[in-house]
Amino acid sequence: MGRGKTVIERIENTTSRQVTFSKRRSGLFKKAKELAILCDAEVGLIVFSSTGRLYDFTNTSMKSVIERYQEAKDQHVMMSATAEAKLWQREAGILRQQLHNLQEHHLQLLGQQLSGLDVKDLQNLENTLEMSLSNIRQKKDTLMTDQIQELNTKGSLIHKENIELYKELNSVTQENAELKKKVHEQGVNEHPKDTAIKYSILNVDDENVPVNLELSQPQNVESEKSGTPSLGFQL
Amino acid sequence: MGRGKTVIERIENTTSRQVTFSKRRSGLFKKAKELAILCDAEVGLIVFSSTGRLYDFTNTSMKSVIERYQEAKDQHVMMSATAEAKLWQREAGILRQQLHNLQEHHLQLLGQQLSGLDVKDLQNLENTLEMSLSNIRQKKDTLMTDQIQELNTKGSLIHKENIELYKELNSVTQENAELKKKVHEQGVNEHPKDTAIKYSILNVDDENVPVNLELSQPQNVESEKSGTPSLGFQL
DNA sequence: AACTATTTATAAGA
DNA sequence: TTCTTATAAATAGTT
Repeated sequence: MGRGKTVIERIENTTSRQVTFSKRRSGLFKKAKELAILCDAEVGLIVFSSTGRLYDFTNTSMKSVIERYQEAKDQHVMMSATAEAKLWQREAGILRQQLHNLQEHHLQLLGQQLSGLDVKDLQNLENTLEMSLSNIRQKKDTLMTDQIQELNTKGSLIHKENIELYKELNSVTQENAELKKKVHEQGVNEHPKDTAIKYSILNVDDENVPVNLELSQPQNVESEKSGTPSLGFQL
Repeated sequence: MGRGKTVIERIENTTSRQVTFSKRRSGLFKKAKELAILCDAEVGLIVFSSTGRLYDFTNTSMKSVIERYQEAKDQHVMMSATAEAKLWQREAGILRQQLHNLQEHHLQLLGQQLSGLDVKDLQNLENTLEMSLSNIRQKKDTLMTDQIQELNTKGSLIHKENIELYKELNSVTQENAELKKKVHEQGVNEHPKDTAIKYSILNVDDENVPVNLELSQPQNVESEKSGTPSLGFQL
């Protein structure tokens, strides 16, 4: 119906497609309304345009239409979905129970909610905690010992470096003095002295870790040939 | 369109209504299909005839259309079983996560799976456990003190009872002796002596509880007038 | 279910 | 977008 016969296939021209959509959509919705009224039918119509816009019509309510549809058509699907829901519900119940039990035990382990326990239970708890404490302290000791070892190694390295720097400083200072002397002898004094040499001392500021910088012989130290070994290290 | 103009109102004649329904329904569905194809739209059409029969069309899937519709309307009109299943599934997921987290912490509290913790973490754990241990020991002490108190009270009661029994025993034995003497004097000796009197000492057999049965003065003891006070008690 | 007179929808153009 | 209009399509009433 129109100036020419139309073949039913996707309209490629976007503008044309949108115009046609608008026209035909209103026609479709009009027809749907008419059917519902004329024939006393329950009608639900949902349309999404290619741009994603929603258009819908129903002479009753979409909820009613959808529920009636599912009841009439998807009974088996719905059943399986219900079964699935029940399954997940049970899963959630089991998990909730497990969580509850664990929480109770956990609180007891934290020394709370101890009512209901007898001396034997408490003794068991105590033993468990003592073993746990022992484990944790052992682990902590290991960690701290390792850190101390590391600090010692690094401290030793830095100490060595320090010595080298002192030597260098000495030789440069001496050279400087000799140069100054020479310059003075020649009577040419254009630049005042600015030979104050600053260097920063390594600053370890973690108050929690007992730092032991005793000069033990470094272990696992490869001889570094690079001119400037890195000074920075973090704990 | 037809031999005469039709007003849009419910067709009262049943046959006529059903015929019109059939014709217009096919027209409506044809238009819906054409719209979907021509304009690249997502279309869902549900019709229930006045006799309750279901007719439906969608160029994609009704599930998709309905879900998209609900999302667009942002209303969960129908709590479908699928939606419910999803809800429970999410609930289970959350619970599972909580359980996992608690388990991890729990194991750490038990001194296991400590890798990944630094010295500070371990120190915190240690402090927590020490506080916990302190709580538990306090609770245990209270319990045991109470038990000791109870045992003392009962022991004292029994001791008193014992003294009474000794007295009674003495008097009865004495009476017995006198009676025997009398009988002997009368020269009638038909029954040999069987006056050995046995009584059992209270037996406390819980090896874990330090039982203190020192004879403190009993507290809260009502004077018992009944002939035989009960001896048994359990911990 | 088929026919067809007539109404209605709409494609193309303005 | 809306209006116009020629024409295709739908369908009411009939057979």
